[in-house]
Amino acid sequence: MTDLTRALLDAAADLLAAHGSRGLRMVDVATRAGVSRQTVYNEFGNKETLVRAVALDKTGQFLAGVHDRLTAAADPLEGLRAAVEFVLDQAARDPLPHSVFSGANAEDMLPFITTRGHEILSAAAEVFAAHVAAHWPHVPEDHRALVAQTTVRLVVSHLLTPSGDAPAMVVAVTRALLA
Amino acid sequence: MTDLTRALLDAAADLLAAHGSRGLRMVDVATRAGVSRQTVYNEFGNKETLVRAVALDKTGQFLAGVHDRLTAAADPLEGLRAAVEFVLDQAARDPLPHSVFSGANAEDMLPFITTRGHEILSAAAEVFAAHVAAHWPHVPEDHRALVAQTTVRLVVSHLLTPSGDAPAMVVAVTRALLA
DNA sequence: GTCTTTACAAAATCCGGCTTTGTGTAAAGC
DNA sequence: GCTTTACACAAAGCCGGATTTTGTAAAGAC
Repeated sequence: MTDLTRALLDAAADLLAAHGSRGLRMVDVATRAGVSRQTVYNEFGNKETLVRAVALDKTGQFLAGVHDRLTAAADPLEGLRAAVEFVLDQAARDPLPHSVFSGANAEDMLPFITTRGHEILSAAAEVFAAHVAAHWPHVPEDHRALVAQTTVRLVVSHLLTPSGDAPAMVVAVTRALLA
Repeated sequence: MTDLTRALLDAAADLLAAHGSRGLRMVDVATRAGVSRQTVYNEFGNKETLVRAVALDKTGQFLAGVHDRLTAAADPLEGLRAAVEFVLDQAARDPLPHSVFSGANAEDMLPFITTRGHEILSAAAEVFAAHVAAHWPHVPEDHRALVAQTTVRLVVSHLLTPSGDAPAMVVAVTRALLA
């Protein structure tokens, strides 16, 4: 990824968080990134593609962070706990996800993780499935898929409607599934 | 509940499914229920209250159906499977939930089970927690709450983003948690 | 007593037409 | 590879007035 692409994605993400996808203007993205409007069109053909690219990029950032936490910890379940905590924490801190989950920009961005959420869901499940495969090699492949998908679904559920100590709950469920 | 209230809730539910909460007109609710507009105002003070009453009523119908399936089956896990199947099935059949989950009317109704979904979530969890308490008396209270909430969250997750055999997956997870 | 009819003020929505803004494409230049 | 300039077209905003809808109230009917 070029520096330009990076700058455009970041600019678009900020503006998206502030004004929603409806109020996003290409010229503002260009100005904020310090380039001309046409450069934005050279990079992403149109607005819809740009918005989708931002969503994909943000997802990638989350999954990278998750992967880091999963592999950094000595105990694999502690790694999961740290990863879940990271996701919840980041979703509250990062302006774009926060604007979505707080309901401010929910109307046009929620579908990305609910209705049209299959891509994100399966991408996240794949990351965690690899972690399971690495540390619980005795778990058969189909059960591994069930565990991974369940864990991801629970995390997303806690993003949408938080309650109590989410990391602890998710870890408790995942541990039980792996026992 | 009086027959009138019932008729008004049904009429409003139909119109809500067809036109969304934005396009719902009180006079149409009245006409469809065969009463005057003022009767609607006598029953529910305003539109917002009416819409919320419909959501609450629909939730009640779901929970009643769930309760029936849970208690009807001989095997408690089979009861759960039937209940989950009922929820998924009904959500696809009943016009109002279907219009929400299919994305047609998602924008203004989705928050009822995502952002502002705590009431529905905890009500559903309570129903299932009672089932757990009845059939797995050895499970301690705090773990019972975890199992119930997890099961409900998974079902809601499958409502929003379906994948594979949801009832089987939910039952597999719940069984593992109760083992 | 419950529902209907009628009436009414205030707010929201709709409209037609006009203006402004924003999108998307293209070509020439540095 | 990015910028500047230019342009056609679509979308969105504005506006003043008509219309609809909401919410409240009182009087009447079954």
